[in-house]
Amino acid sequence: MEATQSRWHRRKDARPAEILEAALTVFAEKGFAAARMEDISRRAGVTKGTIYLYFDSKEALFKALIRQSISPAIAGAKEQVNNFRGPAGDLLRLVLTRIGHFIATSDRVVLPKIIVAEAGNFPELARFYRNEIIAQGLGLLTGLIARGVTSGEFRAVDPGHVARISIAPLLLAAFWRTSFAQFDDEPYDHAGMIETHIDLLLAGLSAGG
Amino acid sequence: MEATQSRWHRRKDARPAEILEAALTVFAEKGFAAARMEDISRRAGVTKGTIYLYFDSKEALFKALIRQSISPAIAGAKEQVNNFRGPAGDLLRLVLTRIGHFIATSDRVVLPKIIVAEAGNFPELARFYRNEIIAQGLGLLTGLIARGVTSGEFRAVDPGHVARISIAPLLLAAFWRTSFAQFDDEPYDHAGMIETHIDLLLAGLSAGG
Amino acid sequence: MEATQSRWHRRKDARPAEILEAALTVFAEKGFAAARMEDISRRAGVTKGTIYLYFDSKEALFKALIRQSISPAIAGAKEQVNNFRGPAGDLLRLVLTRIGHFIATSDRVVLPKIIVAEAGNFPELARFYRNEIIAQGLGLLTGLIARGVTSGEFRAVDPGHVARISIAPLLLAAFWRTSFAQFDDEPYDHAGMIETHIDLLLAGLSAGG
Amino acid sequence: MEATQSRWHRRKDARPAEILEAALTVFAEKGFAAARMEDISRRAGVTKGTIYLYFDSKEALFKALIRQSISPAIAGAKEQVNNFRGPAGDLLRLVLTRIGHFIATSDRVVLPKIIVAEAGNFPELARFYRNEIIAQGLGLLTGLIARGVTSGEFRAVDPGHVARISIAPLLLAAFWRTSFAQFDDEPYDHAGMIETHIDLLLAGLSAGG
DNA sequence: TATGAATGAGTCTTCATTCAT
DNA sequence: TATGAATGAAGACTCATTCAT
Repeated sequence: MEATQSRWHRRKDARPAEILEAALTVFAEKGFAAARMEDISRRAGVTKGTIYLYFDSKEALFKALIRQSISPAIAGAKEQVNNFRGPAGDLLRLVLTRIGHFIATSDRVVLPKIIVAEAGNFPELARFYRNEIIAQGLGLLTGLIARGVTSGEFRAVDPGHVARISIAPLLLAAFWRTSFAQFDDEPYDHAGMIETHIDLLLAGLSAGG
Repeated sequence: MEATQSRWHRRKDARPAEILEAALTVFAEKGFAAARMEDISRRAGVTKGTIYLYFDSKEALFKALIRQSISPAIAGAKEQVNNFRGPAGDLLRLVLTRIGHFIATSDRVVLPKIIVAEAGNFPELARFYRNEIIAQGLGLLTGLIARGVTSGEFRAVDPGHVARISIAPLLLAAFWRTSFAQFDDEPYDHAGMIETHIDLLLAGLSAGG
Repeated sequence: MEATQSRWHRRKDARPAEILEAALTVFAEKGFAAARMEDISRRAGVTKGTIYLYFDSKEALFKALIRQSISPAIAGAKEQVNNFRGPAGDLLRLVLTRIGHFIATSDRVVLPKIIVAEAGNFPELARFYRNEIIAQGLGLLTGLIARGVTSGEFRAVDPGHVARISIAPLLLAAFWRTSFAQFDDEPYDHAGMIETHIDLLLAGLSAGG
Repeated sequence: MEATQSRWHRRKDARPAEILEAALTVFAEKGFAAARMEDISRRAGVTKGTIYLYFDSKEALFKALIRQSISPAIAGAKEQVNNFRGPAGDLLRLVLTRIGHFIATSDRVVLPKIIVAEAGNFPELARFYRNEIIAQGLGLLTGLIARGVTSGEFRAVDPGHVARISIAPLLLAAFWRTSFAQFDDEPYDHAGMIETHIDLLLAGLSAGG
């Protein structure tokens, strides 16, 4: 009796997260318009009506998904960057490796694809994502690289450009995993690619280059 | 254009291309599901029914769009690569600059976004794109880099990985243009970023690195 | 030159009949609503627009078809009945055999099916058919049978009822030919059935019965 | 009926039958193509969408209608025939009277018309109807008549032919009721016609004829 | 809190009809 | 007279949303 009740209660509290989890998967696979509320609800183990107890509409569900799915990773990286004492090159390697691991393993990897795909239909969401998430992430990397340039560890490059260059192969891996990986005969070695990328990047950045 | 006074244009030959052009824009902006045939037809300067004189269905229109929008750029690059005599580094710079120019100026730049967004709903199209277009493009770059490695001009890197690393910032620029550029206060200098990318990449690849 | 012109002219005169002929077939097969003007035009060897040179609309074409497709057979039968001198039984046999032959061979046999099927959508046409064609046909038979009753050759039956009974198996054959005959493993012997029908009917009608 | 105050009836069990009933009426009046789903739904007291909760498509609804509308009458007649002990003539009179009553009173009487009208558009349904329903019905009558012939009660006729002759006036009455009866100034006496038919038929069949 | 039958606005698609050629 | 590209009204069907239970 007690157990059942407590499970019931836990359930009630967990519902929104379960629904968002299901929504992430379905939106990633179908896109916003083609995703059916029925699909999401079934995947979340509830019925259609239940979703509306927690979210006002399909659009509200989508927006909640985007808004809640972001900060943690960024926050962690930010902390790592701020606390690090040592060469900028080592830190860059650390950060990129960490993001690469995230992209290789997390199911949040589908978010960039969702955002890009729906930027036209949800411009305010795209703007939010661009101005909050992307700006933060790029800002972090840009600062890191600027630090290396200032210290003379890196050549005199544009830190903003290099921030994007640094992240590009990782994002490519994310898109690949969410769009084309299903057709790979054998899984592509994203980790190896990212390692190569970091090596090349740091070699290219090194002052003596 | 001159016959605007009448509704009866009679443009059988030009119609399909006009419709595909309109479809490219609308599908890129809305995605497949959210695009309305009426929007496409209006943009093409015809009415709904006219599209169906040339394409069997919305899906057929979409597939035709993907299938016809591809080869030319690849073909041009392939020719360039095969005809080039000189250092692999120079050729790599040439090819990437060329693709960068294409991405900065062509309206075909939206295609990758469309494909990625609809990979879940049109897997056979994603497979086709992956196996034909992407495989060709990556193959071209991979061969080019392998040539540089073999000749000793480049360090001993995995050419497949480096091919992806080379193209990643360009694709990132394409996604940015089609998704977030509308929110830039001032246009981002993609060309400068790409130049920086090429410089870093070649520096990183150079045997002495 | 001359031949071509004359053929052209003959063509022009023949168009309406050709179109009606095609319409008869298509309407019979598909029904009014499911019949496409394009199908009719193609079968008639012209294009869609041409039909509208001769008929105002699909509905006008349909009505013209019904109205022109009727009288000849009835007129012939009427003449036969009026000119016949001899026992009513012989005449009845003659008339039913003649109609049976018509049903077995003419492509006009599809008309009853068309009328019955579209009675709900074209009530004024159904009324016209009922009041003109059917009334005439039944009137002819009714008179014939009444003659036999009056003369004492037939038993005292209701001539109106017997008129319908006489014609029923022939109509059944018509419906069968236009709806189910395509599924017969071997063609059903409608002629034999009609002969049996006439024999039974006359035996039943004969005064001594 | 009592819960008319609300739109939310919740009648899952009754719905399919209600919809089929409405479909029978509308399809009979308009034919398949001209029948609008909205008409059917309105007549069933629901909205368009509700039909699709129970039937996949207009075509599926139509087919379900045909397939479920059939056996009962046949089954009843079959039982009657098999259980009867007595002269074949009496049994024939009984069966035809029974079918005549059905035709005069049941709203299922429209089915033959629907089938005949749509045989061209739904050949597999026409084949099904022909091979199952009609074959059974004719088989029943054929057997009955053959029994009478064998016993010497009837003349040596072809039982298959006579089965069709027996049923023809009844079908004619069915077609009349569903197509032309609306234009009758006074209702035609189908029952009297059928009685006359039976009398004539049995008189014609009687061995001494 | 959860259900799922019912709703109805929104879209794709068809095809009778028009009219410049 | 004949063509057939183009039109646009009409109708099948989907699915986000509601609400009685």
